[in-house]
Amino acid sequence: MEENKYVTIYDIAERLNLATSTISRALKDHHTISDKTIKKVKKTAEEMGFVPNTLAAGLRGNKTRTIGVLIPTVTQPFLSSLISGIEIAAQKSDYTVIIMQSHDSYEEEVNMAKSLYSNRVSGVICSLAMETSDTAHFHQFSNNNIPLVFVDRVPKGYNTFRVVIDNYTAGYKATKHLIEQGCIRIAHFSAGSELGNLYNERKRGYIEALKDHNIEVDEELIINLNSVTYEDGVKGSNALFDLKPIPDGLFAPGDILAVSAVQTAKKRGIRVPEDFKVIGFNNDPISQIIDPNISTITHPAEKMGKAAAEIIIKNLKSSKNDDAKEITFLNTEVLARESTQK
Amino acid sequence: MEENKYVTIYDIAERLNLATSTISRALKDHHTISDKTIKKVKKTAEEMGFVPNTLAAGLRGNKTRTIGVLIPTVTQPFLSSLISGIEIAAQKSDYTVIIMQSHDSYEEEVNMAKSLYSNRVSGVICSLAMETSDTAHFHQFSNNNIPLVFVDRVPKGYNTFRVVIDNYTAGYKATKHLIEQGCIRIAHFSAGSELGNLYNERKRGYIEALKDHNIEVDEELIINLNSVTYEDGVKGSNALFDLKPIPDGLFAPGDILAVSAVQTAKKRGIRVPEDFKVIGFNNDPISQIIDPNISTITHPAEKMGKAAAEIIIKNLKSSKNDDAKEITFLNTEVLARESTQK
DNA sequence: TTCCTTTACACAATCGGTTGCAATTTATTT
DNA sequence: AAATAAATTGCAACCGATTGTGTAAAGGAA
Repeated sequence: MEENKYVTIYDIAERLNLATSTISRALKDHHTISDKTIKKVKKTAEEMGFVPNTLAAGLRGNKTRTIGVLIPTVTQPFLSSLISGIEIAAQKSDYTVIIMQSHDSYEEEVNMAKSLYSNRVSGVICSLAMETSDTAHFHQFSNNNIPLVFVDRVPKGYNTFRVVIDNYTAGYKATKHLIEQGCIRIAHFSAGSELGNLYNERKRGYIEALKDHNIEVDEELIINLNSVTYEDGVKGSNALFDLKPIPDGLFAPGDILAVSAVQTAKKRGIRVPEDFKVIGFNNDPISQIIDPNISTITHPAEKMGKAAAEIIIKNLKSSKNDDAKEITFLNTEVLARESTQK
Repeated sequence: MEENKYVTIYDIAERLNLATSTISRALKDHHTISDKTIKKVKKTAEEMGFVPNTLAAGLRGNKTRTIGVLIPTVTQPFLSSLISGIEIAAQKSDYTVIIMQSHDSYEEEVNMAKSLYSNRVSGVICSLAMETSDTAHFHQFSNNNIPLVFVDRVPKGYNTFRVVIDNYTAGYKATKHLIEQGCIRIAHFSAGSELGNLYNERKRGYIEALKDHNIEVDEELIINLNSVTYEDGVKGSNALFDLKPIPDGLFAPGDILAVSAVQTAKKRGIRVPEDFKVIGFNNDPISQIIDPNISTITHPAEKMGKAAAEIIIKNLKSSKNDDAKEITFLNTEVLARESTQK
């Protein structure tokens, strides 16, 4: 009960009159150690409350079995699901996950990248901060052969692994769904362009879908938001509902925005989906709770996390440094719910 | 661009013809090193792209400036806000945060505690897993003088730091609010008792408030849920609405439960708040978005995180091992919104 | 019995900062 | 100028696990 000191393999070695090398090998079932010794060592280690010092092992071997995750925030449902997926894959292969939040700040992202590097993580999974517009701070990983996987919000023109959805196609599908439900005057919220230009892609899909269905693109119906928050969503929605006539559909590239549109519509006496149909993006929990619940595009967050972690683990195993970093595309689907019902 | 090797203080020392000890000290502005040397060393370090190896420093000094956070999940709004608070405080004092999720599993909690210990974290902040009913796996921290702070869901009868709200008082306040709004037949959702018995406390507050206002406690109105999920909330709500007469108020010890009650009520044609008033707990984002928006009890998540981290940092600084571990109580308030309007 | 192959374990260097103490240089005092 | 104090910097051990290499003992074949 009153130990107050870390137990090391030296302590075990002394107790058993063995060399530390034997202890170390015995603990990991090395084939040159006899079963009898292995059993004895493990038992003693257990008794003495031995817990290996990860730092020492990491320092010596220069590998920590740790995956660093650098994301804007853990509070977004999409990102917490992403983490969940990463953890599942990591745990399976006995990796530890360490999470850092950039809070969408470039400066913090730079610092945390350095911190991860300083901690000698074995691999890095990152979704870029909104502010980030250059990726120099990631070169330290690439240069040192540390697998780097970008997820969701990925940089352009940087040869690393990427796990993404096809935002263009997803935007296309969402818009097409609205058209199929009878909309002909479809609005869209777009968001400031940044390095990981997923909103631009969704917008591109929206425009293409309109064109393919012979609907003229009306710039008036494309509202550029400063951020994808509820507040800005309300502003955008009010702008839409001030138009005459109001649009009969909206593709919001985020569920929070879709929610804000639904609520604003309600407040102004506009019926959803009768007068105004809405489709969101992400399949956030809230989209199924709100009334009417909201059609959306699935965003396979957990799968993406799993895929990203697996890429890292795979690359760590076979340390072949093949220079072609693949891009993994995951599928999205339309989830038709009440908010787009005919 | 093509380095492919970690730069160490040895490399800097060689380049400048100085001893590694001088480099090490210069980099942290040790007073025995001249300003000239410090400047020179820092400049060279920068040029060479030196990043200190945290593992080596941690191994030698047996302190890592890392706070381990062990919580059920990052997806709950309360917990992600908690993390946010921890990070703010940690960053201020230049600590790194590493987050692990127990997913409310006892087994995982035990493993991750070991992992944190193995990583030689400087301190630990923990909110217990639902399943956890003994705390032996935390003794390794207490025994080795590693500050341990429990937050929100804390164990009983274990002398460690604790940061909590007064769940009893909060439950009392919530119930009292319903009474003041005219309710006389007030239901309550309670949840399985576990080690960190916050639901029991809230229930105790509920009962006391009723008694103090001369309302008889009706066991029929206290529904014991298996979990605090939306699904179980729906089940509980239906059970309530099957009663004759239905209750006129509900104190749900979680906003998700409150939301489920509101939705279920709507579906059954019961008007909120006219026929049925609801107050939740936590002030989750969803509580303000749902229609009608839901009265709730604030849960100062970020403050709690900040307080917890500060306790650790303070204790690490002054390594006085005072045996009395204080309990920090943070305040809660009723947030009256539409769902409890008269 | 002798030689060779396994089997089982020990030795010691290593990873990269940190730090107590010694050593050297420079500044100050008498 | 000599002596003492102060300012700098170097030396080397240390943290704890890992691993290539060396060695002794045990088993088998000739």
